[in-house]
This record gives sequence, structure tokens and C-alpha cells, in this order.
Amino acid sequence: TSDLEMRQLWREFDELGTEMIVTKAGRRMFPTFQVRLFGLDPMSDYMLVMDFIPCDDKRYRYSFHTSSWVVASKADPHMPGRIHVHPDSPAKGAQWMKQVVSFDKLKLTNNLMDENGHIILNSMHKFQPRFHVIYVNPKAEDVSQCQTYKTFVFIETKFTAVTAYQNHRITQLKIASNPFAKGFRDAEADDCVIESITNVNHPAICSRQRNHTRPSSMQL
Amino acid sequence: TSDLEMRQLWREFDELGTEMIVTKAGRRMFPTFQVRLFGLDPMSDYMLVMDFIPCDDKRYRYSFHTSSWVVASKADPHMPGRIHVHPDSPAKGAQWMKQVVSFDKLKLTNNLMDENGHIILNSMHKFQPRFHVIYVNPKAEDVSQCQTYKTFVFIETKFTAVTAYQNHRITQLKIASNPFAKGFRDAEADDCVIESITNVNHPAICSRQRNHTRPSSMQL
DNA sequence: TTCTTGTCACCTAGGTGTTAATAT
DNA sequence: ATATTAACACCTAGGTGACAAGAA
Repeated sequence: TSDLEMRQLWREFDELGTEMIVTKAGRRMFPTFQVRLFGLDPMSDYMLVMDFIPCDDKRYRYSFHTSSWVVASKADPHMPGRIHVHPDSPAKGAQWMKQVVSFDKLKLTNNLMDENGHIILNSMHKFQPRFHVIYVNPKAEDVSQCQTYKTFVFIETKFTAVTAYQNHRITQLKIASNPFAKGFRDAEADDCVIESITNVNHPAICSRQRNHTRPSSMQL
Repeated sequence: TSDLEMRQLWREFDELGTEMIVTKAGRRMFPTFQVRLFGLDPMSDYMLVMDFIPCDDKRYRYSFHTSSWVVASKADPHMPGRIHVHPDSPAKGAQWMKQVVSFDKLKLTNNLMDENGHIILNSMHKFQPRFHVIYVNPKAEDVSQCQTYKTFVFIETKFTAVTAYQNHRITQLKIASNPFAKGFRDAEADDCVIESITNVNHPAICSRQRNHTRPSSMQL
């Protein structure tokens, strides 16, 4: 069996309608897909694999008016259905079970010509991540026939692929929970209390100055 | 067979008398021990392992007077002889051969109580890294008996373990060749030429200002 | 309009030798 | 004297959303 890690965080996102950024170069998922494994044979080899299946046959757009996703059309032609093999594969059951397995090397792209082995997804479509535990039979010469699969689907990990966040609440939850987005957080909670005590004449309580000015044109 | 990568750099260090820092927390080697492998069975599993053997039974000190290492005494009692298994082990021969194998996760420590699995070495002693290719026989139940080893020793990788660099030329070669030490480089070569053209009134040609002032006491 | 792209400031994470202080 | 330690400035390497400009 297998348990999803950070399930509570996944559910917070899922309630708002999870969005995952796709870029040409490839973007990691956040939250990261992580699982805890149980009941494997400690001495046998397993491959751990992820893939992504369309949730439906629809293309979506985000209605800012109603703050919700609405159907825009039928699905675009679907891309080659790539898989992501966990880079530690193959490994013994004992190895997989002794710690949380993290798919933090997995990246999502919208580039149909991607040559980096990333997962190709259509933007503005909904996807369901799937997790496969594949038993590798060492005695079999023909690998294609002599394997046993077990597939896990955690419905709270479904998401809409986007090139830019649509729902502002998703953006805020990403900023609040992803360490790499700390630069976009307002000073908050504990920090705020301390600041309001120590820094008497702060210009704007609990909000940080950021430099977002950009040159209107770029040279070289 | 097996080839040492960056052999020229290793030899430059070896001619000066390579020193490797050991710290309580563990320090990587530089140059990193990297090899290219040939002639493995593509379909068989191998473990790649490193260990370190004392070059002799002596403790050294660096004579600044003569700029050379001199014998200080007999060797200190030797530590538990740990090994480092390459984290990708075990893997197929094809996997090992298709790219350079880098032991960049290997760290050296002088902490006899180390619990991080690092290689424990006595400071001021000389060591010879060794590299072992271990064939893993899948049919054997008793792992201890049914393995075949092949050991490689590249004499240009021998070094003296130190807690602080002794030979200033070693320090300079580390700074010049290790990307992570770029902060200690003087502006040089190409950069220098450009700077001397573009920056007319530079205070000190080809040398960078650095902030090395430190508080004489530390609070919290 | 709607969606995508490229660049950026701002982070996390961690590898360097330097230095002052400490230990032996 | 000699050797070790811990904190530090300064890097490499790379993951964030914001933003302006471009594309469809």
C-alpha cells in the first residue's frame, strides 16, 4: 500500500482548484508528489513511476467574473503520454520503504518538442497524477511480460495545467507554502508581531517593499 | 578498465602535494574523484565503492621554513576504515558506462564519532584513495562470498588530510580551479584586460576588494 | 481577449577559503 | 608552537511568482 504525504496541503489546494505551472523549460510541481510505501518485499526490486491522465475531454478557461473554471471547448489533441520513472529506480523494497519517496525531479512542460524527458501536458486542461509500483521479476528474460503493477490514484492531487496562475487564491497559497516563493510573502504572523514591537516607525505594517520596476526595453 | 577524469588537474595538485580539508561536518574532495568506466557487462549489476588507505605509518607536519612536509612522528592510531558506496549503486554496467561517474557526495571528516557515514581520516596523515568495481552476482544467496572485485589506484590522487591548508600554493590552485572558491579569486586574465580598458580609474589593478573584517566578539 | 514567453528580483540550499578564537 | 574549530562573506546552482511584451 501507499500513503500520500502532505495530504492536508494537497486538500487545501484541491478545495481551491489546484493549478500547476507548465513552462517550456519544465516546472516542478508544488506541492511535490511524495508517498510513503508499505508492504513491499524488502528484498525484491521495484520501479516507481508516475504518469498523468486527462480528467476529461475538455479545455477550460478561468472565469474571473465568477472566480471559477468553465468549459471552453473540447480537449485539444493530446500529447504523447510520457511517464516519469523515479531516478532511484530500480531499488529494493527495503530501500523504498525506509523513507518518504519524493518525485521532486519531475517537471511539467507544455513543449511538445521537449527533449529533456519532462512530462508534456496541455495547458488549460485538467490532469490526474497516477503512481505505479512495478515489481521487477529478475528471473524473466522478457521484461515486457513478467511484471506486476500496482497503481495508486490520490484524487486530491488532480490539477489544471496553466502557463500563468488564474485563481489568485492559488497564487497566495503557493506563496504561503512553497519555501522558494518566500520572497513574495508579506511579513506575517510571528514576524509581524516582532516587527511591530521592535520597529516603531515602519512605513507599512506587515508588508515588505519589493523592487518590481522593469526596464521598458532590453539591451543585449 | 577505468580512467581517471581531470587527470591533468590531479597531477598539478599532486606535484605541489595535494591537501584535502577534513572537518567535523564533512568536507568534499577537490578535485572530485571522477572516473570513466569501460568493459563492464552492460546487463550486470555492479557496486562502485571508494575507500582510503594510509600511504605510510607516519604523521606529518608542514615545515614553512623549507616549504615541505616532514615526518613528525609515527602515525596516530588509525580510525575505523570506512567505505563510501556510490549512491547510484547497484546499477547496470550500461548505466555506469554511459557517463562519467562522480563521487561528489563523498565527504571527509576528522570526527571519530561521525554518524553521517562520512570517511574518517586522521589529519596530518597521507592517504591513497582506492576505487573498487564490485560485480554483484544475482544468483548467489550469500552475498559475502559470490562477488568479484576489481580495484583501481590512481597514484596522482594521493593527498595529505589537513584541517587548514598548509602549502599556500595548494590554496591558490584550489581557488583558481574550484568554482565554489571564485569569491577568493583576484580579477585575472581575460577579465583583467577588459577591466583595464573599460574602468579607467580602478584603485588597484586586477585585485578585488573583499570584506574580511570580523567582529571581535559575537552576540547570540 | 486570452493565453504564452522570457527576464527579473528574491529566495532556498549548500560548497569555498578566511579569520579569530580556542584547544592541545 | 601547532592544530582545530565555528562563524562568516562570497560564491554556484537552481526554484519562485511578477511583470511586460508578444502571440494567437
